Amino acid sequence: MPDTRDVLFKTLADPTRRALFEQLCQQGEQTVGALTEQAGVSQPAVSKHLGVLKRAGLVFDRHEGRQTHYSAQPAALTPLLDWTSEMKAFWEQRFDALEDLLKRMDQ
Amino acid sequence: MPDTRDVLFKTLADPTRRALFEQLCQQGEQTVGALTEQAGVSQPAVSKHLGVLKRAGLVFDRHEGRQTHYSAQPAALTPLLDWTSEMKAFWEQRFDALEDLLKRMDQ
DNA sequence: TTAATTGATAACCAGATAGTTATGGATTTC
DNA sequence: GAAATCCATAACTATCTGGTTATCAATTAA
Repeated sequence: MPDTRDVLFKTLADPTRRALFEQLCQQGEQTVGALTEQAGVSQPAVSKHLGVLKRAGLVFDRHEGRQTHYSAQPAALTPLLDWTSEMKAFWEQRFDALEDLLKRMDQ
Repeated sequence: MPDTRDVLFKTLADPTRRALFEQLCQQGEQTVGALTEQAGVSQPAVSKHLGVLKRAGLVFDRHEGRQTHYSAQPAALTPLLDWTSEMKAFWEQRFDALEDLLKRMDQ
């Protein structure tokens, strides 16, 4: 899923959205109202951001009466971890190869 | 540096830019021309993306005659790893706290 | 049943962004 | 020295994006 990756990166690129996600990771389940108080933007803006986070799989929602409770799903961050590890691995692999080459040249 | 984080996320949010970085991680140092062949966009577009990557600390450049060689600096990904780990940690911490609570209630 | 609250959606707008072509400076090649 | 190559920058444009206000459906409270 390279598309999943793209969605994830794009979703987390916005600071307001990242702050909402951080809030949910730290404080646990929160209503839209509670999140709006903290967010510094209007309630519709918060709702839109939560929609984006939800489509990225980063949050869950749970309806209870007229309120909606959101909670974080940090497991969805895994592809991001994978990607960064992959990049570092590629780089180190080439580094090791170079080291080997130099070692052989040294003999 | 929360600002560093933001720059990092924003920089990697673009797929063309991410592809350039991946290319550099995998293949090592490359000239702008070589990168342009692979990129699927014009040379000026590639140059601009490389500029953004450079300002984010994700790549280095080295001038040699009329060519510019770029190389990846995957160590710059660290803040990203840190952030994701932090988020997972927050979440697990709350999870553990909940578990403790349930355990105490069970007695 | 009427009024108030909660959150989602619609419609709109300003600014950011990623692409393009044109061009120019620096270097190498002929 | 003239021509060609390499890359960066400038100028412009279309699209995306994040914000706003207005509104509406659903639920709860009076």
